[in-house]
Amino acid sequence: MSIHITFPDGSVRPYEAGVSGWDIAKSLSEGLARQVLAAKVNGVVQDLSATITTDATICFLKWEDAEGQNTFWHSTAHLLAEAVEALFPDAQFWVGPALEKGFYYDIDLGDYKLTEDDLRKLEMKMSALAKNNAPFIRKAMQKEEAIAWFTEKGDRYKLDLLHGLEDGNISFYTQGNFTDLCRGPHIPHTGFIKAIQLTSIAGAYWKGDENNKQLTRIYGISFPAQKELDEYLALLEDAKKRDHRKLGKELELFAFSENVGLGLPLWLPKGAMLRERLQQFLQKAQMESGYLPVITPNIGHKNLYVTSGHYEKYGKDSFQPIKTPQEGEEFLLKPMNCPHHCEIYKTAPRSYKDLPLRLAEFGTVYRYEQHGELHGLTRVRGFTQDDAHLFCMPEQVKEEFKTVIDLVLYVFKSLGFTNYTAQISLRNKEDRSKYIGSEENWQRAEQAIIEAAAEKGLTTVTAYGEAAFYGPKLDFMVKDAIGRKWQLGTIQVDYNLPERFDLTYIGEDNARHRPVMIHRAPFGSMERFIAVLTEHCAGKFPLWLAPVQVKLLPISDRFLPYAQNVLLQLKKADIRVEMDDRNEKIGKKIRDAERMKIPCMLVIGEQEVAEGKAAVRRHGKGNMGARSVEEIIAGLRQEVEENQ
RNA sequence: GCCGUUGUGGCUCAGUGGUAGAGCACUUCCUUGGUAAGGAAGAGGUCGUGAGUUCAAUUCUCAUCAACGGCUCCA
Repeated sequence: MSIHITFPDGSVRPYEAGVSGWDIAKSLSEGLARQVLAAKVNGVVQDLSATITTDATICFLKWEDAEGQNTFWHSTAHLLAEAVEALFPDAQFWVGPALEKGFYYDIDLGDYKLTEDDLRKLEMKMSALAKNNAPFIRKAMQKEEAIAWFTEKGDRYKLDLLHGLEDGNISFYTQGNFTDLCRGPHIPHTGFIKAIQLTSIAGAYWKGDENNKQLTRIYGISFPAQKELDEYLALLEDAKKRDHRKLGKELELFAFSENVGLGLPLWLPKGAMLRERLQQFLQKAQMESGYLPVITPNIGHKNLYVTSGHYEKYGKDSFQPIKTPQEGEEFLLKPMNCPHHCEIYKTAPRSYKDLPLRLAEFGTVYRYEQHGELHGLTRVRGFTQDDAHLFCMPEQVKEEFKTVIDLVLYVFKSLGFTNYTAQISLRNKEDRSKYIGSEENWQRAEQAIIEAAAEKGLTTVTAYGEAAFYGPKLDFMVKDAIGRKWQLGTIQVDYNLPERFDLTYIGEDNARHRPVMIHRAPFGSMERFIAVLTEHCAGKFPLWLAPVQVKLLPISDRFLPYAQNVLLQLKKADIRVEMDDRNEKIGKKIRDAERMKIPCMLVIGEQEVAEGKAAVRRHGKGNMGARSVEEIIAGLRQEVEENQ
């Protein structure tokens, strides 16, 4: 019997039923057959050796395809397991999936502690095994048979895995001496794997539960050619240079001190300047959108958080209350601004005419983060939220929510973030024990978010289990230099706190009604935002944000008096300017200013003094020629206004 | 909190069972130099902290603290 295979370009060719993907690839070209890793048949990725019995569309996956890489790395994980089993016969295996970049395998090595040396040995073993060109052979198995196989092997992890699988849907893969329970698919044989690097060892709780045993996780990456591994390593090097922790030190933005405490950043003058520019930028936008600034204290009575529900939820695992010496009254370091803002709402009777009431505060909060979680400025124990709470009538929620989306997108656009993900964070589907509030309110809130996002045309992903304990969120996620994802902006609908604080407003009908609260923070936290922004622009902040916008570079101290004069003029024009009056050559001064990524340098020498000018040099661009000081000021001002 | 790695002057890093070195930065002097490092001299560290082994520890062992890579967590 003959079947019709449709190719991506739309062409159709006849084949015998039962033909394999590989046969088809070979029929097209030998070159293709040498490169192809897997086949996507009717949209499903499968082994090349799998046969095709009916009409189908086919697409060959090569290294260049994301799904091809995925398969490649998954197969490498099996190769790793084979090497581990060869070197550590008692090892028991859990799972070994592919990642966005690379793969890992979780392994129980008993009490053995894996070392870096072991990784090198494993790499060598893997390379040796790969050279055997061992095919990945699939074998379907009955559940009973599979259980018997692993029981005999004494493999409790795989048995656990098996129990969750449906009979009739179980397959094994064997390459060389290693057989693993696996859904597949895999690349044709190990010979494709030419370059391997095992990158790190880590502990990982079995099934991600910290009550379970910790397995040894081996991370690695592999490529079809050494050249590509080298390129990848070079890319990693480059990413390291953008790391905000490194740049923060180099550009003197922030620092940490053990004497101050873990996760408590110290903002240095340059970092503080940057942060203030950002705050002013947002404050301006918020004033235009009808926000009202408020200020609340850094501590609050424990009862405030008992009322809000935060105490019950986080009290034990957070900084413990501080007490007044006489009365023994308990106060908490402010972990959230919302309860304070609720109290501000309650200071006066509110009419529907007052709503929406938008209270904004750059509020500094303190949260006890686990030691191992602290990370530069992205995860700290004291940070400042660009927080605001919008109190509105239920019928205003969606409109208000949409306005906030606009604000967040405006912020992102102004700062050059184009590569973000909008994530609708909803409750965990199975486990609802950690959430508070009525089912009805949750559904209304979820509905409001989903609709608002859709009406704004946002492309969103939905993440279950990522909601806050009191309500669903719309989170804006951005990746850092090393590819880690961070939540920046967030918008949350909250029906819960207004109830807990018994917030009301008088409606048109002269009756009391319950307002709805929207929490929102476009930056999220100033700390995290600046971290991600720093990595995003590799420390080259735009002129309007740069802590030092202009550096004056007099060629010799003969020109200092003139340069002093220029310095004064620029300062009077509100330009953030410094002068390098060191006894150094101009080349050295330029080098240092360039390394500090200062956007604009003004070189002043004999020529400039004579003409009443300064020679403009822009960061990374070189000499732009001499201009009068007035002209320079006007140009800088214009650039600041245009880009802000 | 858990697993693993690391911890040497302000920064980046070398090094040794017999109480330490380089480059940059810093200070002083010389130099007054035109678009990414001018020269010389000098100062600066009880080698994260505590205990143990040893005649002797920065070097070995243990503990502890912190940073880093993960896991778990994240109002």
